[in-house]
Amino acid sequence: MNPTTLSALAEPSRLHIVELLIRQPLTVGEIATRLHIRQPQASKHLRVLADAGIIEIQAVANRRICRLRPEPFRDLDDWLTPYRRLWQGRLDRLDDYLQELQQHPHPTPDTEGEAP
Amino acid sequence: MNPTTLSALAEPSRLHIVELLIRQPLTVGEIATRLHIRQPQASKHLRVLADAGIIEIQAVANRRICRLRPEPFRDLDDWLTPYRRLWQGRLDRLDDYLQELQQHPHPTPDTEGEAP
DNA sequence: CGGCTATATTCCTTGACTTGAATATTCCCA
DNA sequence: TGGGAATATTCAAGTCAAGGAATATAGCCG
Repeated sequence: MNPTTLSALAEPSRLHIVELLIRQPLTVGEIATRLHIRQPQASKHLRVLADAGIIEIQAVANRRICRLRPEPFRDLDDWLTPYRRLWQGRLDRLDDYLQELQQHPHPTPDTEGEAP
Repeated sequence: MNPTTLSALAEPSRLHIVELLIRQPLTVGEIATRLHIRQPQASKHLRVLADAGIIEIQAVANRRICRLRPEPFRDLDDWLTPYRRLWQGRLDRLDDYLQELQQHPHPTPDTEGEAP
């Protein structure tokens, strides 16, 4: 999973923009109006979203029409796959792990004896 | 969708931690070792993850065992629902929108005449 | 109790991000 | 070509998160 995607979505205004764009593509000005932010801010947020590959901006005459790109959302969906077992089926392997921990005081460290 | 969840996951070390915890719960020390970071950093990142509800920390003797909580992942999965149409089925309503735009110069603004 | 292990917390510094205001750029149209 | 609308960019300032180092806390064991 790409941290850039997540950090782009982590900003409230940008998350709001993305949710607005579900219904339909919008121009920069429309987005600024609906979010009650000023146009330069909207442009900046849209640039971050575009750089992250979350939206694409199509120039049409004077305006720029912004719409969602599928890839990052599909990536997110794929990334979620191994986590779905958390709520579908068994809980977690915590119990197994606790037993393992009691038997072996060193529970399979990755890099031992690093720097004392 | 909660921006806190996203911003917690947006940090590379924390994303790494979460991916480590898919397989099994781990202690703070194990996480620090595997990520090649120092223990205080690990503790701080884990605190952020715990505050965001992404992990839970169970005290067992001297150690703290960290494991994933299902809720934020399920929330993410639910949040993704309306975006799945982006790659499943029709592209986007861009064409419709463009026609609409040509017919009406004011494309349904939200709050008009705000500040002079 | 004394010491050791595991973890948490604090303080500080640095760098990134967000915003506002002002300005530059681009493009259509009369 | 000139004006105006839509959008982008720059600059300065304030805020916040991340890392490092040192230290504090907590629990186990001999």
